[in-house]
Amino acid sequence: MTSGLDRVVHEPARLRILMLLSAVEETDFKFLQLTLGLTNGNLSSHMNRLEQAGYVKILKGFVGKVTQTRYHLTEEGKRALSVYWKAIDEIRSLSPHVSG
Amino acid sequence: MTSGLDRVVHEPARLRILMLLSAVEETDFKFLQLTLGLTNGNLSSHMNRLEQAGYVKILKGFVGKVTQTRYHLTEEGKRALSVYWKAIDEIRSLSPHVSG
DNA sequence: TTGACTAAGTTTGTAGTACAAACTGGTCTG
DNA sequence: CAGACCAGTTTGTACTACAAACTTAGTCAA
Repeated sequence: MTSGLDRVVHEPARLRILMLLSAVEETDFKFLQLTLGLTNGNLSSHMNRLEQAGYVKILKGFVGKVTQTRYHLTEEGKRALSVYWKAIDEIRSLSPHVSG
Repeated sequence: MTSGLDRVVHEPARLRILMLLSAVEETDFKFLQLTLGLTNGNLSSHMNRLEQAGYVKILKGFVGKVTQTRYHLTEEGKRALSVYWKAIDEIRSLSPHVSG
């Protein structure tokens, strides 16, 4: 009856973040920002949301003397992605025609 | 750089509405409501949004003496769906691993 | 006919949220 | 030290999905 789409994952910026993370397993703030073209503030809040959901682990450290924040996709995050794509496929199959 | 996901289409309720419409071409308020399990108000505003976007045509008429509202997917709506699924595929291909 | 009830939507109010602008805490340069 | 620059965070706002309340019209009962 309902869509079954996890809103945390469904948000376009976060979906792209998660897909990138699922490809590289771990990365840092700057890479995500440049790759996805998000503003600092926007990216920061999305990452917090993902952490709260348990989909991402935030790792704060240093490169030399400069702080660096790294992100790691959790198992729960991987599962959430997998579930998400299944839900998308289900919706997509509502119509045999479109899809191209 | 950006996600390329049309927000009008991306909203889960509307995505399901559009997919249903793309399967049946035309339908009425009650059918959509029962099939998708949305409240009157919610469905009504989604349909207005879809009309404003030009994706759906709203046709008001009667069945006997009772008003009935029918909805018709426009060509523009079909195109929007097609574009949407392409954008989804692009995001999905960001990671070769997941997707299952 | 008048009042209660139902049908088919629409309008309104609110809670939640994506986003960018402004800020913070630190380093580096002259 | 002053000021520029990094790497991110916090704050304010404009938008919007949703359900509750309302509207408009028909049907039945007495």
